[in-house]
Amino acid sequence: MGKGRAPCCDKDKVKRGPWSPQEDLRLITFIQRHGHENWRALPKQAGLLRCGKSCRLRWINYLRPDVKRGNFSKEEEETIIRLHETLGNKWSKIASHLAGRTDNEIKNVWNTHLKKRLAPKNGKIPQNDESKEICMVSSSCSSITIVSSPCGKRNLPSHNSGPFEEPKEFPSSSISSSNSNITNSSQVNVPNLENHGDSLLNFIGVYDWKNNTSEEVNKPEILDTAFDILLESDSDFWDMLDSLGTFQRDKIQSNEVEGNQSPDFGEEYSKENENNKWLQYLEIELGLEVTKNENHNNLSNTAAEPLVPEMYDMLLKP
DNA sequence: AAAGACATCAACCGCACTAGA
DNA sequence: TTCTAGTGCGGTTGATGTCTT
Repeated sequence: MGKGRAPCCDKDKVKRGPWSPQEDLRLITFIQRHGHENWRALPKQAGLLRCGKSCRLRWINYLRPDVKRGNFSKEEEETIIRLHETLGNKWSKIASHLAGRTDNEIKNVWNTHLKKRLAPKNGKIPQNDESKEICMVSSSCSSITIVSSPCGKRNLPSHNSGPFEEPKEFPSSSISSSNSNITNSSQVNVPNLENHGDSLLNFIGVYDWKNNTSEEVNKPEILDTAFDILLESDSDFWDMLDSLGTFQRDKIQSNEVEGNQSPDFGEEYSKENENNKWLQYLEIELGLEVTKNENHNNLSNTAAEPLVPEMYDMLLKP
């Protein structure tokens, strides 16, 4: 073979640029149902006009349920700086030390904030950053400050302990953007809604929730909706989150009682059920839910109905 | 208010690495 | 051993938002 390498896909036949919510949903749906053993084949199987690499990137950097969004805390920034001293631009290695952070995100933070910040200080990590300075430096200070310390990690109200506790440091193998433990083979572990609640907030944390104009967006509109809820009523929002934390167990149990599933079927059914719930939630938040009750609060009160594949086809067809 | 400069970050590009035939 | 396909990684780009004049 020559030096040049065949392109991974025909650029004329694949869509490029920002992902639409529909594409996001399609990708999430497919990966949750079938996993992603083969990224190259995935777009075709999922009906996406995207390059496999693009799908992989989108999943790893954005759609993965365990991806942590929002401002980098001071601790995280210091960790990055420290690791960068020893590892250099090994972003994926650095990412493996930061729970839920992706190499791309870290790279961006380094290039946009940390590098500049350190340059005038000759490589010294500032010990007493004023919050003001951090805010200037932190990209998304404007996005969510509801309960956070200045530009730091997103902190949640204390009454929400449990499901929404700040994520603990995971073993690196399970967090690295490139080694996500929900990646390989068969079906992806369904993100339970406790995690998803966290994930959702992380989504919210980083994005500009005021922007909801364009049809094609970089960010799922889930963010806007969630923020609308938040702005409408804080307590309602937190109640909803509370309910998210508990609904899963309750619903699985109630389904087991109500339904005719045999005990053998239980575990698989529960997974399927969680899966459907998560997807249903996404549908609602993405505004793709057309036939069911749109009341968000009902999420925690209604039994999960299996998603109807035809509905996806109808909704997602160009 | 408008225009230009600057900042941010998602996404793309292409090379490197690895496994399997 | 060589070749090929698939995937990972790091650098770069471009669209968009924000700030400044």
